Amino acid sequence: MDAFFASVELLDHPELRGKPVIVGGASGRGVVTSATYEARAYGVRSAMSMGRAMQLCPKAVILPPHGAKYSEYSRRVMSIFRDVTPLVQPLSIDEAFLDVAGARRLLGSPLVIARSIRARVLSETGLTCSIGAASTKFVAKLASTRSKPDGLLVIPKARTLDFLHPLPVDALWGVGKVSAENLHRHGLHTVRDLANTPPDTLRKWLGNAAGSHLHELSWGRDPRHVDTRHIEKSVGHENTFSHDTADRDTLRRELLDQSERVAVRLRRGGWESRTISIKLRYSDFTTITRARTIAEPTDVARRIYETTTALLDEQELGDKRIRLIGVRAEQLVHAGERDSLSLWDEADNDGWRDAEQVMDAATERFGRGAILPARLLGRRDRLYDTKAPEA
DNA sequence: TCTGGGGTCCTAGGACCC
DNA sequence: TCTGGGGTCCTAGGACCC
Repeated sequence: MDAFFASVELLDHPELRGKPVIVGGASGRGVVTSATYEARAYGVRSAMSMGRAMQLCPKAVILPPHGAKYSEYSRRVMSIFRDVTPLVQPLSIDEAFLDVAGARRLLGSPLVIARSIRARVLSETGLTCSIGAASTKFVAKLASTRSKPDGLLVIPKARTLDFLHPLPVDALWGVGKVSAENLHRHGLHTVRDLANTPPDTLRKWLGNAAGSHLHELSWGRDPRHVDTRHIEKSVGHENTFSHDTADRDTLRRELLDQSERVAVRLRRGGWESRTISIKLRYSDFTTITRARTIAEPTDVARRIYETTTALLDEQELGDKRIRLIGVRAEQLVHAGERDSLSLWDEADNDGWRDAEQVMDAATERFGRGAILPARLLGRRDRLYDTKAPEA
């Protein structure tokens, strides 16, 4: 979607169309979350502090964000995508990958499909979007970026390298400020430069994973498929204070509130969490995280709160003040997985003695041939702590 | 008017296990 | 005879994305 949040706001404020409009926190510590192209013409960018944005474009209209409204429009747009193909992978609230390989016979070429999606999105939501089409996900993503706003760009497979090689390195998905500066220092500026550098050298400069990955991308190779399954890894909530604080009661109150929000979202998703962490950002912007893995997964606010306050209490503040505090629940376990964890507890109660019997119980519970993450059956502490240690 | 809030992925060291 | 090789799990920090 083009300037998504700002575009949605314009639907409710048609009189602002054509003017520089910024969506973001208007208060002292707000940042820009979205800006119309009229505002971007002044240099306003996402994530910029509102102060800086106002310096660049003093006459911009600033609107507060309305998250629920954006989610609703997101849902409508994604549902249009799912009419085209079931192979939809939402990447964020306002963009998605569609695998249309199987839809070509029915719906036409990628160009035709893209045109019809853009027309439907516009007529059904009043919003414009941009589409890139290519033979790999990352080239499609780059193409959509290059076609913005309200554009469409198809990169035929045979033209992939012609498109890719002249681009600056930081156009690549995964190359941000730090990696770009790193590459510039070594004299690399374009994707072509990247392609002509041995992967070993890139690995040395950027780390193993990033080095290999970027070299592959520079030759247009990307094995990632459109993946419709989405597995949540963590759930968190954080908040920047309007004024830095060192008051532990204030910090604990915030942890309580955030723990409750996180717990509600865990329960809504049917998850429990094994690792709870807090995040602290000090006045000087240095940021630390502290985590604790608990004995039993939980979705209970009280447990999360106890863990986070313990972590906070272990932190020596000295004369430092806190700018931001946050709570995150990681190592999420689904209800079914939690059941399999409890197999071990039952094993104790029922006098089961060894792994074989637990496997039998698992088979009974989940069916023969069921595939479970190994860690769920691999609680070796229990295996060796049972009443018959030789087992 | 300095720098939000939601996330994912990678690295690296250390404890621990067989 | 200064001590292997295969792993997992946990913690902390940081780059990156929207």
